[in-house]
Amino acid sequence: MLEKSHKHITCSTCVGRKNSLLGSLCHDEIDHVNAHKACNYYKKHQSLFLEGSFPRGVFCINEGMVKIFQRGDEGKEQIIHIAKTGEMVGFRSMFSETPYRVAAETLEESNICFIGKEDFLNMMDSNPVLRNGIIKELSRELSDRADFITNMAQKSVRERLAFTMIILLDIYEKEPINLSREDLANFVGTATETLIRLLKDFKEEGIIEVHTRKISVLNREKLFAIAGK
Amino acid sequence: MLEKSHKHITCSTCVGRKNSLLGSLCHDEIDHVNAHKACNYYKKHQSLFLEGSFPRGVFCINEGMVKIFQRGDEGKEQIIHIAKTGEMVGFRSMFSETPYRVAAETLEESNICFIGKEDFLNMMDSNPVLRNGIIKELSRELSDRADFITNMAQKSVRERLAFTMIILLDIYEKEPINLSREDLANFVGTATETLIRLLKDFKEEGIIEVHTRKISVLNREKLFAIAGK
DNA sequence: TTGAAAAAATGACCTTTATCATATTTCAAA
DNA sequence: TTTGAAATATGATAAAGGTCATTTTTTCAA
Repeated sequence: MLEKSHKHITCSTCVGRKNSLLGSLCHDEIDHVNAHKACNYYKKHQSLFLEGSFPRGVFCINEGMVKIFQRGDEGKEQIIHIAKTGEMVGFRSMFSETPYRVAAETLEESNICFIGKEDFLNMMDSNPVLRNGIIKELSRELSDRADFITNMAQKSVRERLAFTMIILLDIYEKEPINLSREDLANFVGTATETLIRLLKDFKEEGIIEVHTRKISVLNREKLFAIAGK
Repeated sequence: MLEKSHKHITCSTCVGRKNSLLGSLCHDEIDHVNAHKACNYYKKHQSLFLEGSFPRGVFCINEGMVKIFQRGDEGKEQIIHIAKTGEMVGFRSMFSETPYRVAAETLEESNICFIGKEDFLNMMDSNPVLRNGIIKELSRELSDRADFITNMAQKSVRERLAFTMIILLDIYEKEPINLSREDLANFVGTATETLIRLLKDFKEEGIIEVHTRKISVLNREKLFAIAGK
């Protein structure tokens, strides 16, 4: 259980920050951010921002997990990305100065800080390491999304499920994957029923183990083989 | 017909540059680029770079059209983007300092200039307008790719074809769309045969007009309606 | 602890779209 | 102009996966 009170999270001791885009900040910069940011506790399924709204800053995940998704025509969600501890969320649309085209919502209870647009852009102007880190990150994500598109276009749902589970292994690390069947289907890009049937196949093939909603991967190699990597 | 000799294209008078990311360059910068870049004539179906190779700089399209694509497992291409006059190609992987994950190839004869990595990165360091333009561009493309993914996941091939033709309208402007059926299928993310059948439907519905390989859109509104925009 | 609602699971069915085979047209080189 | 190859087109068929209906399980609040 996370601390539910709105107590301040100190940037200088934030575990997530070390390996994040803000890892390059000097003492002064950290102190400045620390003084100007806002900290918030989010419960499960709480929204950070909605499609169509205007970015006012960036979110730093101190602890927790956030899904980034788009709602299609019939309201069906397509999950584009799952961000976790140490990641920053919401800066893409901020740069392009357009309304969000994706929405963000916690998948579990989370502590998330918020840095205002002005502060963040000023930091970027004065800190080349941060700046280059962001450009690198944006470029990396563009490549990932190209892969995502090609997968979506050319692979079967079974292959895509394997691919998605590999991504989720990276996100959940040692923990079992803990996503609703619907979210999982919306990440893979399929119907929930189809997803459930495929999970059953994977279970029968000894690739995964399921405890109610939690999924543990028993055989990574098979997963890679199916995903075609 | 384009000039086939390898004659130098002068940046200061380049029509494409005006509205491009390099539009912000001052005289000195333009002169520097102009002195250090290489100009090349590419014929149709010539490769700019391949997946797996390392970026050595960026390509500026002075005149022509380039497809950016990935090859899936069975060699089937997925077109991610089509770049035209004034656009820059190949800087994403350059920033992330990783091998290209996409390939680039001309769709028609083109004049394309090349700016070395060093030169380009130096310019970025000293020119905040260029830098911000690039960040903005990367962010904009990330949003576009999120849309692309959601479309791919949730829409029928017919809807996606309409969506793709809207994008192509923007690219070809007044000109009729001039892509092989295979490239078109690889952009929509479908089999060539399926694409051909759908084109026939569109033709019968009076949405498009076809002269051998050239496609003219007669009814934009219907296209938008089908794409669900 | 229980009851209602949400989530997960299963079955039947049907549509979409891929695949394979083959025919026809277009294009470019000889 | 001819001719062979590539591109386009069409038909038949099959498989993948979506949809809808229904059941079972899980969750959570009263």
